[in-house]
Amino acid sequence: MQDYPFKIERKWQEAWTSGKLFSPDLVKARTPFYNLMMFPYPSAEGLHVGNMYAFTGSDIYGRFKRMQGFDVFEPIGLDGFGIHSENYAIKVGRHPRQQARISQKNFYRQLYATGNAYDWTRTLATYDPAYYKWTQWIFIQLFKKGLAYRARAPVNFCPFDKTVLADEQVVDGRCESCGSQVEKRDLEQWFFRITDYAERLLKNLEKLDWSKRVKIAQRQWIGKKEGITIGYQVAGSRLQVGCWTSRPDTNFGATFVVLAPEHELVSEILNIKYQISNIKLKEVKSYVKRAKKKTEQERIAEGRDKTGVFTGLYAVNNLNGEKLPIWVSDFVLMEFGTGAVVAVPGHDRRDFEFAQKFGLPIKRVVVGKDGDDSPITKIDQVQEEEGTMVNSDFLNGLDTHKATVKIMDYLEEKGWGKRKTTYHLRDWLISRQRYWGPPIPVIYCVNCWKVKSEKLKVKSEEGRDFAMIDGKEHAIIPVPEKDLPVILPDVKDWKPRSGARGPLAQVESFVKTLCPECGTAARRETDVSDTFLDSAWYYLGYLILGNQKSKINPSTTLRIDGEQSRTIKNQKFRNWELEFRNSLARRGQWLPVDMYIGGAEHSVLHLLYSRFLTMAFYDLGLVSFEEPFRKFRAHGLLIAQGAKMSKSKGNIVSPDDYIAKYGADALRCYLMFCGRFQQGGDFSDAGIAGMHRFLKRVWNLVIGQLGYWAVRSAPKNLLTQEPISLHMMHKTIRRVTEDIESLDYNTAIAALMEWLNFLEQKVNIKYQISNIKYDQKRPSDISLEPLGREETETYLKLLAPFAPHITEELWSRLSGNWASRPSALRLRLEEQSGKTRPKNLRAQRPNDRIDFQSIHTQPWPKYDPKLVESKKITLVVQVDGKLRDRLEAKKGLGEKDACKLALSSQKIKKYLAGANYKVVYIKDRLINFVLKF
RNA sequence: GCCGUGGUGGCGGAAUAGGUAUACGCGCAGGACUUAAAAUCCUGUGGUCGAAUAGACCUUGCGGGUUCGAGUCCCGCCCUCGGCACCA
Repeated sequence: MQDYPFKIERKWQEAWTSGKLFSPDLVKARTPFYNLMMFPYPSAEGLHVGNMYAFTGSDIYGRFKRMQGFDVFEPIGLDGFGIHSENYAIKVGRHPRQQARISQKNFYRQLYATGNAYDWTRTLATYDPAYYKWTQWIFIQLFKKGLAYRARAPVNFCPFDKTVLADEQVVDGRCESCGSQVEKRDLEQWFFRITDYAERLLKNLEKLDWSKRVKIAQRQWIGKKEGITIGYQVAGSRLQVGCWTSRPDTNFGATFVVLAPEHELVSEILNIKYQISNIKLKEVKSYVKRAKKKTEQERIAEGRDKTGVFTGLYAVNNLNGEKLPIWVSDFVLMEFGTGAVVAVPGHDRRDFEFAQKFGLPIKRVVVGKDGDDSPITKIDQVQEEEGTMVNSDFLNGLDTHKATVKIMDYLEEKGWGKRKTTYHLRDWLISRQRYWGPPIPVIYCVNCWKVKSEKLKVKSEEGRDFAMIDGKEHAIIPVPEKDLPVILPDVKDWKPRSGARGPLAQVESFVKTLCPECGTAARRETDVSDTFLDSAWYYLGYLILGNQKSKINPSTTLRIDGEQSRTIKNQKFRNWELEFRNSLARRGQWLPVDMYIGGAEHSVLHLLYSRFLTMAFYDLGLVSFEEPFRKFRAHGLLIAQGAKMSKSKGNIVSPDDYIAKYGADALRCYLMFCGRFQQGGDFSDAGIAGMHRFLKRVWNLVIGQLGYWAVRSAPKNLLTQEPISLHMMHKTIRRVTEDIESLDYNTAIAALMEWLNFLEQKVNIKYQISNIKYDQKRPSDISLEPLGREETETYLKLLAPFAPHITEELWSRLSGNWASRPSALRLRLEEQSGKTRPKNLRAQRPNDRIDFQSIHTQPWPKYDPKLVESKKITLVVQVDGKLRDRLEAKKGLGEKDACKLALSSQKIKKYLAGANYKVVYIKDRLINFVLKF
């Protein structure tokens, strides 16, 4: 066997790109199919096989759809802005912009070498000003719509790195990079009001064709819960405290109330003098102070161990007039519900732990399945499940669900409570005190606020439409659209720095500006936006930015920030909104995305943010659909050495060496063969040689067949004829078609291997029986031809999405277009047939023309259901459910005939001799003789 | 703790309207070719007993159940990996 020349891969990659085979006309395409893959962070050393695994899986689907007749748009880009990339730049000691240039080149080189059918004329990168101009424009649209707002919020702060950290960078309360304990700091931040969309985000999930696990994760993250806020009078005062609960049925079991340390009632208690002793006051004060200062690390170290302090005040339970002592404890979170909890220690483990520690009473009001109705004294007795109400006045005897409804009705009727749905989902904090991101396009103006507040005479209720900077109130003025983009300045001192502001705050030329409204001195926002904002809309970006001039070389299609700023600046002002709308109007046929594939790790954040933004666009009238991705499938994880690939584990595998050694086709197929795509797989390089062998066998089979035809001229019979060959072909077409559709690539490849085994055997047999040699005459019996033309073509087509290069090469040779360079075939032919040089294989000029007939645009083979079924079956014969024999049989046998056949078997006769039996017959499958019945 | 995955030969993994368990590949063993090696090709390969290509028994994480028949369905556990987690 000879090695197939996988060096042909480069040639075809270039032919595809220069021929624009994979660059559909975005305006005129008639059957658009938007096949999108989550674009990568180019932050690490380069692409690893885990990335390639995901991209290849997406590409195969796209290629399959193309052959099914769709105009497939499969774009690629880089999610290069943001903390990941910046941290990598810090690590290697390069400026992020410089690093981006290196990463970009490297990533595109690697992606190009994988042979994916990307539209290289429409790449994008989030750090390109032409891209982030839109990110900023989107921010402004949301701001104008009231969906972006400023508020004080606690952020993670690392005292060693002196920088603000994103939640993702805090691992077990410690800084991801240096390991120091993270502190919380209260700072003014920008938020997106995603919570306004909680209900829609939840409801729309039902309609989406998405991986089930992702839908579940989102549902859980949104965390909708029905409940009621119950008001409690604070004894001896006019104050009220509202406690939200989802279990009002247990309210007769309430024995105390707990406030979060940040709860407003706590500061009221501290500021206004109630009848609390000074000692008590001090106690509360110091507890609150300690609790607020507590680091994440300390909280975790404490675990579930409860701390708290009694305020000396009582809340009155309207239901029974009982006085509930009011405590303060940090196990109650201000961000959830009302920040105050009515504790039912008998039916909530946390409340129980607290009650036990501080000696508070515990009441049983529910009896569960176990029937235990004794007093609750041990944690294991805490009854959180459903059950029957006891000790609860008018609720007694009801089950918990009915009791919940009844008491809610009652509380509302009395005016003591109000039904309220809460969500786990929080507003999206989008500002980062970092450098490597799109500057938030906002200007702060003291003068404007002065004018405005005088006009209004009153400050706004929320106090949110001004920004507090250096103790001064500033009006928030969005950057006028004509001034977009706000270019990220080239800064030497770009590393994260101490204090509340990011590196941009040090750049005077950036900060100082004039107010676009009143013209007085003003300052720019110095925070940049979250990477997730960049990636939340990029699926539109490919269409909007798609009118750039196409450039072929993938490493130069992109402009890096800074290099491009001049060009952008020189552009004439355009009406961005009009451009946005026009782009989508002309290319809107591609939307929403038809197939989106990506990692399950983005189940919640990216996919939720993207959905939110799309809904906001819909409400703004910018798009005509609410959901960005019609179909989403999460791919599995590629494991190496028993663990997920990561830098820290040191098990990163780069595709480069494998591509150099075996070719991209072999690696693609091998990756897809590792396991079910949606489940992941185990990468070990031991098996890749096997895949290489498989492709070599395909190569040699087809080349051998070409040789046969070359000597004997083209076959007369184009169709495959023998029944068994037909059956194998149609069966395989069906299996591969169905498996690709369901992304079960591993079994699709297995089916192709099985067919190959069959074809090779057939060829061997035919050569044997006909004793064909190249220098002999063609046998008169055409059916002795090793392979049929149709068979050969079908094989290549089915393999094409997996191994696009080798199949393209063989396809081109099959269509007589192959002779552009000395090939194995020609050498072999000359060797074998002496001087013979077949006329239909006359050497042609090198041919890389655009209009070559690519296999990747050939129609996908169809199968005939009749031929998929075999005419013969194996009848399994069981006795008492145990396999005893297998018999060849015709299809469609009736029970009587099957019985007769089975009884003719000696083996079976032996078992049935002299016994009574019952027969269970499953047509075309098995017959079971049951003796014991 | 909660939610979600998955548990099948030496290894990666096939097989679910309940019906031939271990497809396909890797590895391994033997053979052919070769001066030799590599490559390639052929044969074999779940386990135990057995001379056997006779036959029997066992086998899909563990324990029960339903069924003529269970990897697949039901009940009760154990473990892996992933995500969330003091969310009232």
